Amino acid sequence: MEKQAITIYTVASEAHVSMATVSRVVNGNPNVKPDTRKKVLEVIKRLNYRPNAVARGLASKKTTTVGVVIPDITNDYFAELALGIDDIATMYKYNMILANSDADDKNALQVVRSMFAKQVDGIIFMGHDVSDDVKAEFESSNVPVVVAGSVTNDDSLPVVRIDYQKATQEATSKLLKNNEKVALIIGSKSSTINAQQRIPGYQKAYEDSQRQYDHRLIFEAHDSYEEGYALVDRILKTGATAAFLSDDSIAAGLLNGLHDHGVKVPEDFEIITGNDTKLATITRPMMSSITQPLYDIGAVSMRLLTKLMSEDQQAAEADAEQDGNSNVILQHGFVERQSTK
Amino acid sequence: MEKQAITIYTVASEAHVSMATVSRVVNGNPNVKPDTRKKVLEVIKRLNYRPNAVARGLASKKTTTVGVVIPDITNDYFAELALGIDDIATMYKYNMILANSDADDKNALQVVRSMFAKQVDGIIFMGHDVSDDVKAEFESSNVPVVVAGSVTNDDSLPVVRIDYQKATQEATSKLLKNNEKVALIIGSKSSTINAQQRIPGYQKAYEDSQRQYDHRLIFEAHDSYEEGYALVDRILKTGATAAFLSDDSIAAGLLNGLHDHGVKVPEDFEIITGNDTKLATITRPMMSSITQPLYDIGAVSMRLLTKLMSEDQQAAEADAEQDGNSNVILQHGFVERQSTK
DNA sequence: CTGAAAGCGCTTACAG
DNA sequence: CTGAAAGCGCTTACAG
Repeated sequence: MEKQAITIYTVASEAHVSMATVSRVVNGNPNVKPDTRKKVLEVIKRLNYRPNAVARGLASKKTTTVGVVIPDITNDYFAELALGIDDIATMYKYNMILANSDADDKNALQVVRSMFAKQVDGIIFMGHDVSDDVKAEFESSNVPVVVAGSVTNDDSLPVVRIDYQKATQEATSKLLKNNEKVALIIGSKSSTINAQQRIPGYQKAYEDSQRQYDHRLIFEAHDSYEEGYALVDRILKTGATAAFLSDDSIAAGLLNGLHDHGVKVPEDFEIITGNDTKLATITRPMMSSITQPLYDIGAVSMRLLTKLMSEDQQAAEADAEQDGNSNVILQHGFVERQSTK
Repeated sequence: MEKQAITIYTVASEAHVSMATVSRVVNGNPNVKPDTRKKVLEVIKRLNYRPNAVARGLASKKTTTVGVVIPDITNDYFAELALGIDDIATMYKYNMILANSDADDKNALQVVRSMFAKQVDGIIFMGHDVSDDVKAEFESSNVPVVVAGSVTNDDSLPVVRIDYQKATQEATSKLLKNNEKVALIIGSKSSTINAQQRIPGYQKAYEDSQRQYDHRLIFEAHDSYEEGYALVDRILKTGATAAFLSDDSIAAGLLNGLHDHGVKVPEDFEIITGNDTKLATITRPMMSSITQPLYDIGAVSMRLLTKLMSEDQQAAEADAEQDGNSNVILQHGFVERQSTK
């Protein structure tokens, strides 16, 4: 017994109106006589008619679906952003196609391609830097893309983020007060966010304190607890007595690793972490941290995207798009907890 | 300058074949002469033709998209499951529409409705219990649904999970060895997973040890660190000296709360947590835990769903569907760490 | 192995 | 305020 799908055609004939009229009431078009509307609404209700979004998407060229590429859904930082994105998306009646890129360029490309194939109306890109292939995909499409919570090598893309340079500078400066050698622990040194923001911020802090920074104090690590934990020996060997870490998982790993090596935090080693996810308060000692409006970064990104998507619709060919500065920099802060003196 | 979309029609005319033939080569249909295939493939490449998945979805009634409802994307437990789901989905060329339900029935209903409107081929439902409305949605659709990582009040739904009753029983029994009063901390007492699995398991453990359980030792809490932290006083007041908690965030909260109240874990209070997410190893002391194959629960759910989706296609009306037992129970275990003696 | 044609379920000008 | 008709970009029998 195949359930016979009831379509706009069924409704139209039951209500003795045209499909166009049914379409109008479904879409809230005001140009419908109240009586007609009422009649149609009744039939819709009686038949429990549900518009087919796929058909609508094909006809209207709008899918009310956005693509969200996330490096790792199990990383609290990105998960918080995703929560903000989802809330706003839902508010605007958008669905989100979420796909993990594993921070891998090959995956990211596949993911983006498949999102375009599905005709998403926009994309939120979380991740550091974009491969040439992905950049090409973005450029050859008319679909707006916004970068959330990072800064990439593609500066034609609008981005919502904090001032990573300043944040890094501030954290490093704080640490420099009580310590001669402050380590910086980040992802890839060559990624844009690190090369152009965090490392310069780190250097500036050294300059501010009239000291020369030592590049050997800059460590690369993937965003995982284990890598942080494994870093202990190498960091200690440099004589560093403090560290700023861009990722909370790594920071938690380092913190616990230090403890297990008998190094006391903050007495013998100070730590400031970068994202203030819940991890920061779960560790003992709790970690002092740069604070970020994580949820808001996601929410603002999605809001910006909705704006771009509707402009896209109107402006269409008005390629004026002086896309000068659709970038938005949110405020960050600092919270002192137990991992600093 | 609207970019002129290039469609299957463009390819067909450039290659001097019919759209049907282009469709065949795109879909890997073997009934195409090698020469023809080659010619078409060349044109596709030259034009950089990308099939429109929306049109395909409308015509074929398959969207290669699945809906995933998740109570809270920022909860490590669900995020780990989602990772497994996404990996397998990607492997099978499915995209996933991910939506947070906030563990709220109203939201879940909206979310599910909008997934059906988007014509998803299947749904993975994470969450405890399903409202009547949602159940009705599920039943009135032909779309297969699988429940991942819980057990719900709708036992017509296939589910992938562990044996929560046994796990709870084992954990409680362990704790009962050194403690007279062992608390059980769960979500809602009336949810199916708790009423039919965890509470009975808890009681059995008491029976096994020839003791009478005290229902006042069963606490309800939402899955958050803060609630766990706030629970300390109430739990201590009962005289309990140990607890099994179903959620790691709550457990971490309790653990830290205990510490801040000067109660030593495990010396004065033993803790076993339920999900073995990364939190369990980040806290100090690290938490002993029931272990679960989190990623696999997600992966197996998705695999099961793909199976159901293709059966659905074939069986179609063969409603035989003795849906006897598509349930799959994965193995759990236990890992001793530092929160137990 | 290949093509012509209908159809998927909507929306969108266009007329009136 | 309403309807007839074309069209969105594919797939799917059906014929041959």
